[in-house]
Amino acid sequence: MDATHPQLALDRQICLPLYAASRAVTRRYGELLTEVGLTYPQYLCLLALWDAGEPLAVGELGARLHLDSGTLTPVLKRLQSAGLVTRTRDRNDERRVLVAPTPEGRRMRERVADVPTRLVEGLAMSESDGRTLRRLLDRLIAELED
Amino acid sequence: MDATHPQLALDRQICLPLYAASRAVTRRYGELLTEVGLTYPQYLCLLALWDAGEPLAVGELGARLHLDSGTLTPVLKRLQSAGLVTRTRDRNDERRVLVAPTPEGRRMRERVADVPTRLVEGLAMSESDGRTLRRLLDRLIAELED
DNA sequence: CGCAATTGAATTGCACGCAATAGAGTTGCG
DNA sequence: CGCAACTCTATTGCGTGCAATTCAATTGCG
Repeated sequence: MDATHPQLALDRQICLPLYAASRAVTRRYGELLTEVGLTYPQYLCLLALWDAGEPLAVGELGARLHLDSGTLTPVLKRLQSAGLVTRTRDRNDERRVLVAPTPEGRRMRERVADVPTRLVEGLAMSESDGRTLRRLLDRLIAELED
Repeated sequence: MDATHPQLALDRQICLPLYAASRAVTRRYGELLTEVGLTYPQYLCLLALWDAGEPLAVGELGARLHLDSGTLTPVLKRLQSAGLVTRTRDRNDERRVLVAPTPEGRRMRERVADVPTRLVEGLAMSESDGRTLRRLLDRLIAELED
């Protein structure tokens, strides 16, 4: 490899480890989640809904997950087909669609409760490293989504 | 949100910021790369090929980018259609397909030389934070790809 | 040497991501 | 009130990612 444009050297890129690590984590989650029939984005949607404790509009869900309706609509339709969430027009604002977990969607919470734990086991990442990583990633997100 | 299974709280997940940051970076690269007609994975393939300085088999490229042939084959075909790389059976091992940049593929290096710089500008990430981030991500990748 | 096991790439099928656009509903301003 | 501007979700089109499978080429073992 030649010496011009050293900023193009593969081992100088931050973007590649970020991209590879994100996919590695998603892949590992995927392996654990197929056991209960979920994909990773579907799991994230449920996490956000459980967390909220009340129905969320598609846009509110998207704000929490940094995803838009183009991505969420088909994911939510699949969750609906699986009987895990309901999608209802907001009677107070017919533009909005409210998403809420069904009873079966709430039961799923128990079924995936051990997934984050199983994933973190086997990672040699300390509590402190985890906080550092989060802080750096959150800053990156904030700076890129202005 | 209820207090059971605190490990399922959305703001406790490392995976979500990792996923969101990776997509934010990829999206930003995508914006800069459309100017020259490249996608982010296509750009990564070219980076790896320029870096290697010699033809790479699909598998070797995949090892560098952590991608498999199922993903790479269509990406490489599009790069070939765009006239940026050649794909040739290895005469010494007909199972392998060697990928190499064309002259136009090499010229592309000049055209994207400012892309990483433009992306890093506007990020308030210090040299030291960048190294920390890389180290943590590389460890994560190593532990998940065993 | 002969052939079963292995390797490398391509193919298939499915689920994202995301830009761009469409289309329905709501708001705010004159 | 009327309607243009805006908001929210859905749709479209394209390019990944990835597991599973297929197919051809090579290797290694008896």
